[in-house]
Amino acid sequence: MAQEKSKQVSQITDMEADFAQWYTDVCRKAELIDYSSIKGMFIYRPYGYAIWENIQRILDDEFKKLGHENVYLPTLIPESLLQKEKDHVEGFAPECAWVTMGGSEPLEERYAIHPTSETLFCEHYQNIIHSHRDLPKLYNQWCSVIRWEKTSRPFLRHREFLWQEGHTMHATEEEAREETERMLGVYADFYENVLAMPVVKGRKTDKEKFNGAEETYTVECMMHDRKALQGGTSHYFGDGFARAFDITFAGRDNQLHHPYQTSWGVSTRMIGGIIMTHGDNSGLVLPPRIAPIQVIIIPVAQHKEGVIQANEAVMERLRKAGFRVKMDASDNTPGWKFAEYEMKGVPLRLELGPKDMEKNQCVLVRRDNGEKSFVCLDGIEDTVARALDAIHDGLYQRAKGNLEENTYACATLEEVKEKMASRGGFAKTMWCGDEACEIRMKEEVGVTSRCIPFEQERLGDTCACCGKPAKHMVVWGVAY
RNA sequence: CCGGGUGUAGCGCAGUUGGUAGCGCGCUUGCUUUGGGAGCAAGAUGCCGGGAGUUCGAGUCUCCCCACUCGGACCA
Repeated sequence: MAQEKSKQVSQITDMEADFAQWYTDVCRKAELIDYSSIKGMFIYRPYGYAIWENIQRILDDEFKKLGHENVYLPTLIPESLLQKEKDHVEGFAPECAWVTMGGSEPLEERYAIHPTSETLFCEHYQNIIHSHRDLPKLYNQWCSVIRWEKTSRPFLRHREFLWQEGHTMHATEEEAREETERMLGVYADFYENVLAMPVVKGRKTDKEKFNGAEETYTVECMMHDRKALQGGTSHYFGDGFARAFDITFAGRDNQLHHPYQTSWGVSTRMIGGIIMTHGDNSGLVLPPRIAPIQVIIIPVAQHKEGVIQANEAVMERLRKAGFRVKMDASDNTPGWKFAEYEMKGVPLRLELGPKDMEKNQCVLVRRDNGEKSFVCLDGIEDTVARALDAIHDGLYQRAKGNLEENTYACATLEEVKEKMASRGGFAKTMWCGDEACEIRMKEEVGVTSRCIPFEQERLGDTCACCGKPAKHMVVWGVAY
């Protein structure tokens, strides 16, 4: 038994021994990703891409319910266009990949491969927005973007990654601010209800906000190693870009106005978050609502008369009920299959062999807690539905426990330093609002401000760093 | 970008003072098996990360690249 066990885990490094290596092992062994010949350019393998497709499908429906329309803009941005907004270009130009040749001819102006598309959307909006009747414009784009990162890791930091970017224009500041918060809420709900991940909603400090934005909002997640992952962002731009790009509309008052703008996005980085939130030493653990395979059916003693047919019948019933189901009737032994689909994080395993057939039952095993039960084949559709919901809830509760147990209030910088060194996680402190204190926190403790949470608590009256009167409570952590 | 480690069969690795490459798993075929990574037998698989150099001869020595990996810096 001990020998068998060691054989199972030998494929993946223990997360307690080396979390980073565990993560890399899972990405490769679960066949989510492969490397290409260019640093930071990853291949999304079918199983990894299928997770993204499920995320995409669900989020896209949510966006459309709220009136957003999908568009597709060019991949290349002329340098002159990128430069129209000063803060924006300062932030992004250093990490742009540039196209300088067209065929064999040098280009007169170099083109950036889009690292984000605010400028392209603005150029287009300038052409199509003329009247208050043209507003709001609620556009979204699914695409890949390129940012020339110095270091890269699967899902967490790619030079090319997949994302969606919503870009909206509104007649009033109020409407745009509402949109910014609404979309952050869409992300937060998605994390909780689909990915089974709790988030901390809040606003970024000026130091951490998006280049060119007036306000950046974020959902922050805590990984299993207690480091922070920014799960999604929503920006309020005011009319800054609109002024820079000379976008105007005639209002009801017959005067020219600049519209107010937002953008918001999530990326394939989410998949990294899923892995590091739910995974364990046997590999990936996928939340049921985005799992490419929700139920893996494993026939036992499949050479025996009628076993395959009985398994196929169950598969067909579950498919008809709307579940994503796969049966593995390959020549591998059942034990091999158990380990394989555990590594791939399939939420529910269904075993059906001759003994079960006699009793009109099957075996169900939950991936999240290993719980095994014998269940009657009558009503298997309902049983599976309940089990998948229970797994979702179980995963969420466990992740929430991790977040809550590792978030603590600190009164002083020294206390933050001490707690961070011993257990990591999120430290909550009061803050004066001064960037100098953020820099000090980074230099002396190694943490950055994750956000100013919407749910504020009054932990004290003074800044944990400098002792001056406090303006906000801030959450600090080490970020991916 | 800075520092440490690593690139040899699909995966994990060995390869001695430089002499032309091996092991385990996997893979293929056949038979036997099948409720936690099965057994036996017979097979197939290599531009030794890439490029220059030293040498009669380089997986091995020298230099330059590239990639992976772990830290750090930077970064949405």
